[in-house]
Amino acid sequence: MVSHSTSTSLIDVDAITCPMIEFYQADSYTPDDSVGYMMRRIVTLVAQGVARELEPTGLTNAQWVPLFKLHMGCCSTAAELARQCELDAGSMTRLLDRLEAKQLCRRVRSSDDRRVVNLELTDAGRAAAQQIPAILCRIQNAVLAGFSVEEWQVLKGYLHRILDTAQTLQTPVEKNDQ
Amino acid sequence: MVSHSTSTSLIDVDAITCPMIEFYQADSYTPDDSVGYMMRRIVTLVAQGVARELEPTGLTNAQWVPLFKLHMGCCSTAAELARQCELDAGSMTRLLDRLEAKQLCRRVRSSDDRRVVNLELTDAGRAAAQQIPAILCRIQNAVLAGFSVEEWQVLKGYLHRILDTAQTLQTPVEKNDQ
DNA sequence: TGACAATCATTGTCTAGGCAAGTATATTCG
DNA sequence: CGAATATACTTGCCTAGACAATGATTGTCA
Repeated sequence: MVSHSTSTSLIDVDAITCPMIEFYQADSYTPDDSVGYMMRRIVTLVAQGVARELEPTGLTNAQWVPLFKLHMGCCSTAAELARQCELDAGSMTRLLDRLEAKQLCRRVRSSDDRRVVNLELTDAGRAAAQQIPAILCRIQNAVLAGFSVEEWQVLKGYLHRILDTAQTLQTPVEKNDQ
Repeated sequence: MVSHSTSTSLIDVDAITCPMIEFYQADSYTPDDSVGYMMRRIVTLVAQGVARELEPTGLTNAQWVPLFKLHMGCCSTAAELARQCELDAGSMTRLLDRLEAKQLCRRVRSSDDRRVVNLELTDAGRAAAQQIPAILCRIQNAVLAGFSVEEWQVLKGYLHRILDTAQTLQTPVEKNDQ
């Protein structure tokens, strides 16, 4: 299913493999019943909760993601970090300015490739990063209050499926060669 | 746990009415399995899809919400619009600047209360607003491809429950009087 | 080797939103 | 009535992210 209609064929693959159900219709659309609207509100509320718990560390909601990735060792340069955070390189430059101003990380110009900036956490940065997973878990466990483990797993399955579909919708063709 | 100890009672109400399940644990936390992370990515992708389809109208993702609310007649003043969009009054001022610059709405100083600015859509604004529900429905139906109606309803139920929980977490006590 | 392309980081400009201070107008209450 | 309070914007300053242009370096290939 999903069908991402990447093929150049004239046949509407969608209609064959996956008849589109009209869950929502323009003339009867109400936000409160909308999956997108509810998810958006949930994400906002969760983000606010995380921001609140993160306050003592000096980290903002925009800053903990790259800091955590650095701490995990997923990446060590600004460009790579920007890619992994799906963030503009220019935004990353300024975000790093702010992290550096807060003494949470350091920029170290690489010696073997003088274009790249290597990033290192300071002790304070490491200390802040270590608190992050506990905060994320606490908030998510809290908003899932009342759920059974089975319901949680069903929910995750739904979200995985939607995410897959949404990703194929975003990149309709791309990579047709190679 | 969590239990934010909002109540003045010494009894941990959470522990009685709802034993907290540890769905997520700090030492084994992985974003890909995380409900919050997946929802955040879905919301982002859906927003990108809406933005793309909204391009011809000249509306941005931040602008269609207030424009749509005006069109629905939910509100007619800047202050009320800001409240309904859960948006800062200052941000709303500048957002209206941009909408007005695009000739999508008009500010009309009220005569009976000279503090308030009444808002009116222009013809172009109305035309743009009319396209919104169809776009929202199209995108949401697309990302729900593969879902049965039953699954869709279960998902909505889950989201409603999470939203309710998240809202009560955000406003722990408040309104204890009145 | 030398021109060209690619990559990395930075900077400027725009939209966007939060917070705080300020102005103008209404309302309330002594 | 008049002072205090409340409400409705508005503006300035900050973080934040997107896009485009730039400079510095590295890689590629004729």
